[in-house]
Amino acid sequence: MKIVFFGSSHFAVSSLEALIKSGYDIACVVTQPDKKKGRHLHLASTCVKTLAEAAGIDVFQPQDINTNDSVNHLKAIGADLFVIVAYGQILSQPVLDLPGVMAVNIHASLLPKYRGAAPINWAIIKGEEITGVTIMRVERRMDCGPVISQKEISINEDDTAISLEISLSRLGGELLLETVKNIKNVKLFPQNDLYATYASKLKKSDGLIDWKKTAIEIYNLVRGTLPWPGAFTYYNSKLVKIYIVEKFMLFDKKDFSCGEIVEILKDGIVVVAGKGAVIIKELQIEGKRRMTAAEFIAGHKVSVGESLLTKK
RNA sequence: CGCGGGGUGGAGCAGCCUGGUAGCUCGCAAGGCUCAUAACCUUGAGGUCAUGCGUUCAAAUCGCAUCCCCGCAA
Repeated sequence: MKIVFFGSSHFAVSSLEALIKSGYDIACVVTQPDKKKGRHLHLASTCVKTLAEAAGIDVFQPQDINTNDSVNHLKAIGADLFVIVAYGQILSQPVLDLPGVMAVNIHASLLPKYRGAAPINWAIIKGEEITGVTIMRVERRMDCGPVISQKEISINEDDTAISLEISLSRLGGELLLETVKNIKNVKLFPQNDLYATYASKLKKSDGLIDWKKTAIEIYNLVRGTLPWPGAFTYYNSKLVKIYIVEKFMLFDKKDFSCGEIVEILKDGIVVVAGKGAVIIKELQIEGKRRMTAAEFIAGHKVSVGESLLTKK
């Protein structure tokens, strides 16, 4: 069984690793081209590329996977199976028709729920208690192909999008091995579009905290938007990222407005939400490093009655 | 050469513009108060003000250069 692996982000690494460790014949790894990234826009390659090179596998990084040149390059490999995990480009039908058996995709949700680019983030933001990974046959419509296998996992109270991505990534790797084993005669279960929901790619603005929302919603937003864009608010005209909060539900807010600081603890700042309050435990002001609330309080003259705002 | 913020006792910050005694909150140590305490009061230790060069009678502060950290953007 000759496999071509398509992947770019961290989520793909575990799956590729699993395939390598199990001794599958990976003829080529396709990943996004190196891009200028980071503080001084230096060239950076994807983590998948790093792993592939370490394992001595050929790497293919087309700007556009659907051009004739790209298709011919893939065709020449003569693969039986395409495994696509968080690749970052949409494959056209000519590409999908190349593998002898089929093209499969690992998606980080229990399809048909949370189709789209950011299923892990949105599952947490929406307060889901269970999510999982799905392997399906790839079809032209995004994340709509028939399901081959699925595995559930519960979302813990203290999970963030980062920790959940790691868990799901591992789970995806396990499920991939089980699925690939008898990929030639699997059953396909069509998705029911009636139950489909969409998890669009996060925008910076998705991380903006609306203090009128409930403490639980804000708590979920903080956990779900990591590592990017992160939940943020504004204090003294500066952007403040909020990394860790605790829910603080028992709170009578009648005399306060949403976003108002009502109490300063030794190691936390209590802020009123639409329902309940949250305690900020770890934060970061623009230009400064991430710090605990205790550190922040020590150096900034935070006082009760000040407010966190939704804009500068 | 993408834009910007910053490096000041152990931590987080002020002071810099308008050079002239090293400041604040916390932590730490000792003592006191207290049934008691992470609370409160008193005292104390701890700093080449990132590095180098320059300007000046005098530089944390002004100028030039270097190193390091971080946010945004992507």
